[in-house]
Amino acid sequence: MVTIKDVALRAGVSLITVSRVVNTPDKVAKETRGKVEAAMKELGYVRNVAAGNLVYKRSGIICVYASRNFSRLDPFLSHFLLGVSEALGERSYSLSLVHEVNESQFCDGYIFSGYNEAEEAFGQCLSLGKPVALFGQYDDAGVDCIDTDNVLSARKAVRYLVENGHRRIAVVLNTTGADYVKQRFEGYRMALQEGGIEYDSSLVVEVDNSTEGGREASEVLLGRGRFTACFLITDTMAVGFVLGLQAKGLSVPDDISVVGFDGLGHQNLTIPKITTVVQPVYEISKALAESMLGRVVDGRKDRVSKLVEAELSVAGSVRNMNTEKEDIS
Amino acid sequence: MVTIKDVALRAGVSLITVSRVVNTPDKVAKETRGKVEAAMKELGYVRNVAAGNLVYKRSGIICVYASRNFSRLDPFLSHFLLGVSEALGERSYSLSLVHEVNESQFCDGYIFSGYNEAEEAFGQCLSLGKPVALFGQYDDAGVDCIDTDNVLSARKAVRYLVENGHRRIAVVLNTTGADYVKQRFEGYRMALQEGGIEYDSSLVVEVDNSTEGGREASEVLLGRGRFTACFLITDTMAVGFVLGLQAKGLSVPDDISVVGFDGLGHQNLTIPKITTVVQPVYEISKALAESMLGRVVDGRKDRVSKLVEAELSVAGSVRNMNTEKEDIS
DNA sequence: TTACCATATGTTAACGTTAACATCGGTTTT
DNA sequence: AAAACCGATGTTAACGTTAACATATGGTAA
Repeated sequence: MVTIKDVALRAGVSLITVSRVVNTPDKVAKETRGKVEAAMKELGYVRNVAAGNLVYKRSGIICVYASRNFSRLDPFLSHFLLGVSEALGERSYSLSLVHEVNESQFCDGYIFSGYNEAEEAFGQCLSLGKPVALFGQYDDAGVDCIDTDNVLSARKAVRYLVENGHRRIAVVLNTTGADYVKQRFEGYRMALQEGGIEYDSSLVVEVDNSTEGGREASEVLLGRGRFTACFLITDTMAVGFVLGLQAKGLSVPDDISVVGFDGLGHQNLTIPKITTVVQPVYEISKALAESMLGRVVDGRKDRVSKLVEAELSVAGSVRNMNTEKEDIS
Repeated sequence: MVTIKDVALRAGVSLITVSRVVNTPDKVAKETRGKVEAAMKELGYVRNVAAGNLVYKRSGIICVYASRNFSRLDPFLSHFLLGVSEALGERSYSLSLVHEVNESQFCDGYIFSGYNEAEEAFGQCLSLGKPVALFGQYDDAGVDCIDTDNVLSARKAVRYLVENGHRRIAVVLNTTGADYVKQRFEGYRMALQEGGIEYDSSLVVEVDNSTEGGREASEVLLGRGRFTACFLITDTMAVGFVLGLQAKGLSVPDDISVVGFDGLGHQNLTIPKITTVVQPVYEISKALAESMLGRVVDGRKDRVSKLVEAELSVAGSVRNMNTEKEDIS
């Protein structure tokens, strides 16, 4: 293992000069810096992060909490971890994926991929006094929060249906009881109101958050009456919904238009692909990790609390009721 | 921050005794150990892993390589990372997710989630001289390898079709050029042979590894002639294949039976769910991480090289051609 | 000229842990 | 009864880095 001592010897300077070249290069004369950098390259010097962390009194580790049952299902976790690790890597931090919060975890802070699945762990974490960052919304001065603006994004999704001439728009919720369910439902209602469409509770269904649940929803809604479009608050359900319709011989989008929510990949599994709003999970988790490092490394004190709008991704699952009239004329 | 010094003071012993209680408890008298443990609990002692790593001359970090384009798509990465992190956590290691191999990465070894997507990085890694572990197969004494036994597992999948009375069995390959394609194809041919079924190259199709590719394959095969079952070497394609059949008004499994491969979640997105063979990704990646730690922490020298058979997961996509005759009789 | 300042570099002591060796009773061996 | 040994504990010096202070050199102001 090559140390700054070896480099210093080779370059004919002292330890600390090498350390300065690594950490505060502009405090070293250009000529000296050149010599040191050459020596580092020749010897293949790699900074010992552990030694640095010891001095800085940091662990160099951020824990990412993922609830055990949730974590295996979804492409969500991949996106989330890629974002976190991207940010951590830039500052020589590494991560530890945990399923429970433990007093004796050696880490500088916790990042949560959600609140609802993790209430208990989240509480423990707060009482530990370490910084916490959350993909979600939570009122506590010590918690950095970034979340998708579910209300606005759902409103955007449903508005897209309205703009395409749909008036009878169903909505499928799920039974997880998570905050985003209420929020996306609220967005749905706002979009209806803006479009001058009366809310009809017979067009609201609540099912399990799964493909099977989505299929079930299609049967319930088809039994209840006339609608031309449906907004499903997760793509997982939307996939099942589309399949359910197709199994009944109905066409998407010719008979029924469909819009989903999430955009993590499932929207591309059906034919046609599903129009959805895409949560920027990677970007959010990266930003969360950055704000975590801001606290831990830079000693930032102010709280991050932000909502990000999801982007509409137009695919082939929505029929434009307006153009057709134009086509005829 | 509570250190062993604080604990030692509280317990009335020396530093090293506390260290021994942490690392080699049986070398400390029972009574003393009790006192120390009590002191640790009272003070909320957490071992400083960084300090330990410094002494042990380790980084405490394992890099997990994930190719950039591949990584966002799949539930694979979630499963893989969960396995790795489970093993690492048990020995106070943390992980760093990287997209390129870098001489100046501070880590003790690299774990690769695949070879074909990462040939270049893999080569760099070998020349670095650090231990490497691979989900896949590679002939090099320095590389620990665990892989799904693709031949045997594909054979098992196709044998299941044969056992269910199918004789005209198509196969859908993909154009990735990865090793597993040839292997799974070989398993297909073995199962045919064992079943006394002649190989028919008109029942072989090669398409893009996507839902769309699977749909395409269904059209090609339907155009070519009679078959009662199809083996798709990835579930992603199998999903599209099922959808393509259903779009043509065909029933799975009544008209065509389908078996996939992977078992990472996609098999549950269609109705009916797809019968598939499940790669134990979590278990394999965990074992890879364990063998990595065996090298790095315990100094193990012998090479791990193992093939693991995937488990058949029976769902509703295969029709039993035998029972029906029995039913009639 | 002397005193002062800025810039560049060096010396020393920490960070928290563990390995290697040292010590000290008490027991076994001869 | 002396020698050797063993189990439990302690002392010291490392691991590689950085902060804080110290020194040296050259330039500028009085």
